[in-house]
Amino acid sequence: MGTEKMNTEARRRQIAEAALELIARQGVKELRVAAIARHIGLVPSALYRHFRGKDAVVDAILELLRARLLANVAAVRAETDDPLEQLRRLLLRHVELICTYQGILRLILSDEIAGAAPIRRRAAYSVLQAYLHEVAAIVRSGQKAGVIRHNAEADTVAVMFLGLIQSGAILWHMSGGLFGLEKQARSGWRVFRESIVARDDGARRGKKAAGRDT
Amino acid sequence: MGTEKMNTEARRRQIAEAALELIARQGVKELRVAAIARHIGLVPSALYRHFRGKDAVVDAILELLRARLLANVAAVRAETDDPLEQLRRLLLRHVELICTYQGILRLILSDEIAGAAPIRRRAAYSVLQAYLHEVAAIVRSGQKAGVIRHNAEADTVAVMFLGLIQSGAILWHMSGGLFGLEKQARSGWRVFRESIVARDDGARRGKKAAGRDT
DNA sequence: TGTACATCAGTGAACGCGCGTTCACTGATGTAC
DNA sequence: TGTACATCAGTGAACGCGCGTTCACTGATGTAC
Repeated sequence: MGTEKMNTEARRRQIAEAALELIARQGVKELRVAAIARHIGLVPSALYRHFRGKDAVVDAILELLRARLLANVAAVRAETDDPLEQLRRLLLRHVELICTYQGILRLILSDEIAGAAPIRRRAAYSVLQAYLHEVAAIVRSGQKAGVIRHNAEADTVAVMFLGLIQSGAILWHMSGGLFGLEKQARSGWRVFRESIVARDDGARRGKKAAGRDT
Repeated sequence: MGTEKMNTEARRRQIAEAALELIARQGVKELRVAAIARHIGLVPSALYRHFRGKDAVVDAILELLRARLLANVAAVRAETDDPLEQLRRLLLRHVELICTYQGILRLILSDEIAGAAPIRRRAAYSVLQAYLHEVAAIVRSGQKAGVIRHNAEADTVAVMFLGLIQSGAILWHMSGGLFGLEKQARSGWRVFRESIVARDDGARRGKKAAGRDT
């Protein structure tokens, strides 16, 4: 109807963002090409002028997600130099991201991605890996600075870090917001911190205790 | 055809188990009433003799899952009396469960459950909560026995425990089995253990350090 | 112990809905001369 | 600067597929007399 034309590049961005917002507000189930199109005042078929198909839109969402995750890392790096504090802030930002875009976790595990062709899964995997890589880098910088234990393997810690809110996020999601995600994040952080912080105020016990039950 | 009759109770169990196995082997996408029925030599419509619809089958799967999770708890309790060792073994069993029934995690976050009516989500939530409740009980018994720190809140620790493999499981899933889940579980456990173990071999530092950044 | 009837699991055809995708078109925008 | 043509975003109708579900039926199993 009265929809004015836009060049493809601008539309692509607009469509991807609309799709992400749709997921955020309504969940994966509502991610239909008809819904996406309607959301920006287009007719479903118009979407095919800019994307090969629904799959391509999902790819665009993944890229948006990658950008958001890495932006969080960049932000906490700018805010403080203390690696432990960087991790703590990143955790809170991550929780906020998950709360805002509830459904993102579901998208990643949905048929659109996890149940799709290997190429698609690889794309999602690479996004997660890029994020983990940055987290691990923070951990390593903490080890270098002597505030994080050396015997806590950085990659392992990064995955744990991710898991710290992931299970909470799922519970939060299932409970319909009842489960106190932010509280879990805060108290989880305290416990987590304890597991990686360097104990320079005592004997070098960390190493011995950690190797005890391999 | 030559399919012999069975009473409903037996069929119900058979159908639920077939559905679970289907998810295990092929993922949520393959969870179609046609596929389930074919898997046990029935015609799709026959399934409606025993279940009100597909939703009811999903409910049955959830119950099966609850049983498997609680069975793991019971098993580790029988194997050892040491709470820390119980947790470690439970973790390994959990990893095994997830590897065997890959797709269970996806089922929980799929449209069939997470995207469904609140009643359905509550059912899944209650399964997870029951499991978490048992894990927290183990943690508390560890605190009572003095092998787990008292200032690590049991419920928080339980959620962390769940998250310890959950993020790993997702990575494992996305990478198509490439990501070393069991290795992650083992090294993750070492770090996690460090965060909850009571430090009776030094001063009572744990309390002070943990409260530092609330 | 045999006959008659009710119950109930299994069948197969068909329906219907949701949804992604296609296609011939229209009308606006930008460009060459 | 105006005209003619190519390009391209947006339209709406229609298609087609997958899949859950319904329904009238058949034939076996179990039970009452």
